[in-house]
Amino acid sequence: MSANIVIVEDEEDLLELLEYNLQKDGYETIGFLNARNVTQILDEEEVDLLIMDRNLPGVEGSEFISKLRDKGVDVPVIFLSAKDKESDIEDGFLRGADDYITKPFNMKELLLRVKSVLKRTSKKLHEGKLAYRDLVLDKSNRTLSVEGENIEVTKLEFDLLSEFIINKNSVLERDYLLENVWGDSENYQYKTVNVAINRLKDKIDPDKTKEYIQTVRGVGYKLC
Amino acid sequence: MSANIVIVEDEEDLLELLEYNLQKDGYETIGFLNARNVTQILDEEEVDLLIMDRNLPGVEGSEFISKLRDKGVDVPVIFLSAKDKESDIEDGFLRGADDYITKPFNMKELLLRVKSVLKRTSKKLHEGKLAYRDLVLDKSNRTLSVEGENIEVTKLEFDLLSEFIINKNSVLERDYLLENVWGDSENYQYKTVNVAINRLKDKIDPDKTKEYIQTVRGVGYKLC
DNA sequence: CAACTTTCTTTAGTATTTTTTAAGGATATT
DNA sequence: AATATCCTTAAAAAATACTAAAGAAAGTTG
Repeated sequence: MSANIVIVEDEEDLLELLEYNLQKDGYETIGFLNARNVTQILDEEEVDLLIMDRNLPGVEGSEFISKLRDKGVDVPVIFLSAKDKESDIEDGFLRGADDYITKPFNMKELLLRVKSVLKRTSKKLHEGKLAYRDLVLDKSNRTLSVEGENIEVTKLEFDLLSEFIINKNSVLERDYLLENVWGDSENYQYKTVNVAINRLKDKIDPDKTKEYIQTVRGVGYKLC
Repeated sequence: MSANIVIVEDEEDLLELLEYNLQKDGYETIGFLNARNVTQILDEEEVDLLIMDRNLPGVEGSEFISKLRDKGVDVPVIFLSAKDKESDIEDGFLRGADDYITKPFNMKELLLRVKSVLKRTSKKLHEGKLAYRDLVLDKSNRTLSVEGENIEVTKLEFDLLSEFIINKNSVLERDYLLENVWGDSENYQYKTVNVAINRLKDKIDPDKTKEYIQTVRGVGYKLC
C-alpha cells in the first residue's frame, strides 16, 4: 500500500507538477490551493505526509502547522518556501516541521526527502535489524542471534524482544506490553506477561549470567 | 544532559568548525578525521547522532553506514557531502541516512537540522528526568543516581523521592504523602511514612552529611 | 479429520522482596 | 525535666514475582 500525501501549494502550476511527480513515484496525492479544508482531510483520511507551502495567502504555513501540533496532530510535514533567510529556516523547524526545502528546488531531491521522511516515520515494519548488546534481531527472517549463535524464538518471543530493544533502557509496564505486543490489555491477565518474559529470559540467557532483561518490582521489566 | 554527537570529517578545519559550533549549542562532540575508530565508539558510548562526510579517504561514508545498519546499529546519521549530483543524493538517502547536507552549507541550517533529527529520534533525552542537587531520577528507567552513582531504589522509594523533587523546598505533610504516593490516606497510619522516609534517607545519604530530606517537626518533611 | 506437536495462557504453590506495624530508645521543644 | 515527636530496629504481614505443571489454542502431519 502506498503512502497518502497531502500537498498545499497556491501556485497551481507547481501544485500540478508536484502531484504529477509524486504520483509517478507511486504515491497517492491530494492537492489543495489553500489551507482551508486541510484540517478536515487530516481528520478523515489516513495521511502519511503533508507538503506545505509556507507562503500561502491568508494563513502562514508555519502558523497552521503550529496549530495542528497543538491539537495533537502529528503528521510529518515538509515545508516548501521561497524564502531562505536564516530566521525563516529556524522558524520552520521550530514549528514542528520534519524537513524544509527552499524554492527553487530540484524535484529529484524533493522526491528523495519525501522518501526519507516517510521511511523514518513509517515503522519500518519488515526490514532491517534491531540490535542491543549481543542480541541481534533480523526482522525480515524473524530470527534471533545471541552472541552470534542462532536461537529459535517463537512469534511472541520475537515480538516481545523487539519491543524491548526498541525501548531499551526503559521500564515497560505489563499493561504496555499487553497492549503493544499482545495487542489487547483487556482480555489477558498480567501474569501472562510474567510467564512469557521468563520463557524469553531462559532462551536468551539460559545460564542467567547476562541479565539482559531485568524485572523492576512493582512496575514491569526493562532491557539493559 | 546534552546529546553526544560523533563527527567524521577529514578536512581538519571543517571538523574544528563543526565541533566549535555544535559545542557552542551545548552538544558533546567527538571528532574523527577518518572512520577507523568510529565503530568502536558507537559500541562503547551512548552516541545520539553521527555526522559524517561521505567523501572520506578510503572508506565511502555511505558504505560505512550501510555496514553499520546491517549490524543493527541504528544511530541517526547526517551526511555531509561536496557532491550534489542527483545519483549521489539518492545513494545517500537509500543507505540509511536521516538527513543530507551538501557543502558548502550554512552553519545555522546545519545546527537546525541537527536539532530536528535529534528531536525526532531521541525524545527521551531531557524528558522524563527529575533532578535536584545531585539527585537525578530517570522516569523511564526508574533509576536514581546520587552524585553520579547509581543507587537501587524500590518503587515506593522512587515515587516518594519524585514527590519531593517535584515539590522541592516545600514541606510535605504525612497526610499529603499518603494521599499522593501511597494513594490512600485512610488505611495507613502516619508512622508508615516515617519508616519509609528514613529508609529513603538512608539510601540517598548513608553518611548523613547531605541533609537532603529534613524533618519538620510536627508537620512533615521537606527536600532542600 | 483425528492424533500429535508446539506454543501460549492460566493456575497453584513457593520463594523472594518490600512494606507495615510495633516497641523501645533518642531527640527536640516548652 | 516532662512531654510530644521522631528514629531505629526487628519481626510480622503483605505484595509481588518465579516455577512448574496442567489446560487451551493453534498449527502440523499421517
